[in-house]
Amino acid sequence: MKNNLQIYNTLSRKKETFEPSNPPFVGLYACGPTVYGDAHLGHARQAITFDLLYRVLSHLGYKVRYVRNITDVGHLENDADEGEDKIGKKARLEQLEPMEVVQRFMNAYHKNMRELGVLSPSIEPRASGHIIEQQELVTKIIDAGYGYEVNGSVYFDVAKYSEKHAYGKLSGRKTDDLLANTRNLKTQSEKKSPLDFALWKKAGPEHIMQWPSEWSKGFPGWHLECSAMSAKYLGETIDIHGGGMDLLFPHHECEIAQNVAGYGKEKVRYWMHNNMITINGQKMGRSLGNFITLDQLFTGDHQLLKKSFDPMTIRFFILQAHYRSTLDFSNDAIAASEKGLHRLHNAIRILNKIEADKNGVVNAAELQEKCEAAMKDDLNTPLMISTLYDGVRMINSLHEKRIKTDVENLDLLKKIYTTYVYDILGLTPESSGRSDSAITEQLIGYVLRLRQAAKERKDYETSDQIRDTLQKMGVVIKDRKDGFDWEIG
RNA sequence: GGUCGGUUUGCCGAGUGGCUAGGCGCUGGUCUGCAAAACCAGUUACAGCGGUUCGAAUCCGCUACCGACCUCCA
Repeated sequence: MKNNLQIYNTLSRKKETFEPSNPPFVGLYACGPTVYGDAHLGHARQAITFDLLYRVLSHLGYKVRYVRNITDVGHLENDADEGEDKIGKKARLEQLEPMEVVQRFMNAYHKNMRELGVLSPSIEPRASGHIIEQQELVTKIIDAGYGYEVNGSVYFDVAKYSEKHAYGKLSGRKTDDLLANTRNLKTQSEKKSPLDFALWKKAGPEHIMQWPSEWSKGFPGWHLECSAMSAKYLGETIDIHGGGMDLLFPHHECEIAQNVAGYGKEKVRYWMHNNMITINGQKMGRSLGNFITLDQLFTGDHQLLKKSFDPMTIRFFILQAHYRSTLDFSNDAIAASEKGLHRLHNAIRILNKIEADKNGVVNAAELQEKCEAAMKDDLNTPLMISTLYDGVRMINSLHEKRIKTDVENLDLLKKIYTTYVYDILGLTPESSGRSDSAITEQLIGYVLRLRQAAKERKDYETSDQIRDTLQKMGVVIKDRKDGFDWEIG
């Protein structure tokens, strides 16, 4: 299968032609959220980026197994392997079971993803459900000589690993530099070196979530889950691994080390990283407290928001920038996307009303080629969208009969917009934004007031016509002495 | 401090050597009983300095500024 899909590989720092190891099958893994808070704009970008990739690969005919994990244990608060578990802390603060916290925010995450048109992954594994697999990997790493146990905790020996392997090759770091820049932790560390990271941590009494193991009652290190779960579901070497750029170091670097040490194989063939969303030029992040959650965007309930925005507007806003560029949030920028998206959808609506003419002149094939080329060039959605706007101008000109199209080109145009706007970009058609039933309610009330007015001026022809027409629609009118009532029966 | 990336027209944002990206805004126009909407057209910028080249936003060097990672973060 020759598709010429170019993707930027963080490992080589250049675009490469994508060739899966076992076509037509593709294994795709993307790091999902740690579910201890509401999803924000940054989570949306990560999810939409890899949703887009999933859709593109499927469009190109690949059979994709897309694994996106949920981190529900092992992700510590701060300072290398010394802090409190994020979810455990939230549970303690709110007096909930950790799994209640997980369930609540996982449900919220799923709801947000559905709203954004993000397809469900093929498999969505959770760290807490793969403790055995993670322990097995720890054992493998110890057996290979790259892990050591201290007081019931197990750490990865980065110095040992660096003798034969390049720790830091993904993020472009050298262990010497890392060592020179490591802060001296005040606390006495069990680790041989500050660069070493936890594979298994012995749980203190404050840790609610803990599991038995041959080393101690404890919990897995954060980096471990992605290594173990990706290997379980996608094999020891996977085609594409993605995530946010902020995970590059240390998370992905550690994943590589764990896999190479444990399985003796290179972990990932293509690494892909989406860039951050900024706000006032600064990264939007939980730790900086400058984030806007997706629910806040959808409701407008945030002091920085001038109005609410539809989920599809957010999706379009994100897709209007390339996934490897930073994207700056502002009310004006999203409002611009909102209007632009409306114009795009409007053109698609118009497209279905256009009639073909034998003497057509439009060239839809060129449009299609451009869209396909942009898509295959490292998912260049902004370029693809600009091409779709060239088509919008074409559609409007057809609508106003300034130019004509034959039936072949008309059909191709329809196919282009269905394929690229709906299937690939995942921008589902606009809804009115209000519930249909609310509008129906108001509409019937309005029509009946017109009928009432007709009756009052004794225009019974009109009033009877309205009554009969509504009755045929199933609306039963109940005239009363002082007005009217109705129901849909 | 180390590593990496960025600086594009009023705003957002593509673009790796010659050919107007695009969206929003703005200006003009078409349509319209009025208004709105819609549509069309115009709007030619690439941080600064130097270099390579017939030709640079695009390649090289220096300077300035901004950011990410180096501790949790999509």
